[in-house]
Amino acid sequence: MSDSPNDSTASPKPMHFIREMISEDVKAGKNGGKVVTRFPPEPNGYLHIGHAKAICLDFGMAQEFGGICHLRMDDTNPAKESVEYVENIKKDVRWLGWDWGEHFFYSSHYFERMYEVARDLIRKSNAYVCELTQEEWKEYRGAPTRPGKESPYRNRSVEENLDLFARMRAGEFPDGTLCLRAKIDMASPNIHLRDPVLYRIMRERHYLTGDDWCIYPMYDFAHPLEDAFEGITHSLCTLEFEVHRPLYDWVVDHLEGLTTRPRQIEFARLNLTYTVMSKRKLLELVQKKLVNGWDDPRMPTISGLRRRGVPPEAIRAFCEEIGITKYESLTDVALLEYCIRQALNKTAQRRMAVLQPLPVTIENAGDLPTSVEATNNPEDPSAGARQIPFGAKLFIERDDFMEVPPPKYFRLSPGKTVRIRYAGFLTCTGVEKNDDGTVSGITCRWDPAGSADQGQRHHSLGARRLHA
RNA sequence: UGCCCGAUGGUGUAACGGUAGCACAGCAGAUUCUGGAUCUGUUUGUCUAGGUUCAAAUCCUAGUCGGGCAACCA
Repeated sequence: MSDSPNDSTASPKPMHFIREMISEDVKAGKNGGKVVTRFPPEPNGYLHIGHAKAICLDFGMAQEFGGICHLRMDDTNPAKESVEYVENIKKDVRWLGWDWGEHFFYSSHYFERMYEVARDLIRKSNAYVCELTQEEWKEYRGAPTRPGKESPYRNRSVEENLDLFARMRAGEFPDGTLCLRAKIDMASPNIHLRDPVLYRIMRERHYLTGDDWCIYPMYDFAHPLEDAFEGITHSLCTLEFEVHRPLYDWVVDHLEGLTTRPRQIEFARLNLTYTVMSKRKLLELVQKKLVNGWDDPRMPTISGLRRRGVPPEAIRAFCEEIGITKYESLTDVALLEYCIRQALNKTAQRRMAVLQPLPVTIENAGDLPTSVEATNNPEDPSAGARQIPFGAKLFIERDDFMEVPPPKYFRLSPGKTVRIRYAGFLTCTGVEKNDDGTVSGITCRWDPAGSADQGQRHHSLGARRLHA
């Protein structure tokens, strides 16, 4: 991270509930006063503006409280993941201005350790191998309004469970047959506590572990373990995981020898008007070639925004501006655009272009300079200046001339004088027309120092046509 | 129908029992050199009903509305 942690003299940031919770934990000396967060994307797509909110929160909180933030690839489902995604996620996080230092991890690197934790759960009769088919399970699971019933395989002996689990790993059973379940409470009003699946059989080549495994841990089992293994103190995630928290805590509670106690805190994800934010739909746009890849400038991805010319500080400012709450909201894209303009105004070099050219012929061409000096950025003197060509044949925007001007029209019309940027004044002296009566060009007299009529002035010029 | 979460102007948020503030958007002006910029001004709000209190956006109760949860996805 580029800056030292904020102290109390730094610009005060609004006190959202997460900042408050962490602050209290630190004050109370929880986890030795340390703050360790993590950003844990699944490498199954590119990061988008919604992820930026999470990234800025995860890394931002760590920075503010003098802690660290891990970057972790949550790659427990090999069916959808790839190195391409891993590399681009790293690139995007770095581009946004965050630094994970040495703390880059893969969930898949913990597979062996997770397997041992699972065996431990079995030994303590907290997990069992279940042979119910997925169809049968639907029946056993019950419904939100109706309790479930216990699996007939729920009370096998520890030995039998250990043996079956080992054979699952060894590849003795077909995909989707047996699974390992936590033994919790089939009558719980929270469905996630009704003996959730911990491991499933899936023969799928993992982009890192290859064919080493044919069983993979489920998110609800893997995530708390990853957090615990890495010493995460504050595990920030989005609202839809709120009902998973009791299960997260259950897993953490069944771990031994923990020095830090990870805590899951949920916040509302970002929704933007007129913006598709679901990874699934973005993937579809890419696969159906409706866009030119993940970094198409029309995409709301970080890489798309980057290609569009959006500076990272604009995205960070935006994430700071939207705040953190616990209720779903729909943010107006206008706020993003405002943040982008704000950032660009300070850094972007200015150029002029004429979109709908109207030829201008200058009568007193003998006095003309061949070029004029233009400021590169009025808000940043260090950006310097540039010479732009000038001459007797110019173009102005068609909209900037009207033969018969309406009231309060402050641009060019016959007899009026207007300032042209960086290059003196033009007074319209004549109009040239096509056979059909449309204006084909105008003639003007040029004056380097005159004054414009009323407050009027205008506009850009192009001594030659440029094709952008 | 069960459980969990939430509700402040058009939008995003602040106010932590004591004057409802800020930003975006909108509107109206200003501006002889960014007219999609800048500056000034301005409209609009505590979901409802009870209760506690000298005092409620804030605490309590009920209701209403919205979101989430029944993947061997994350």
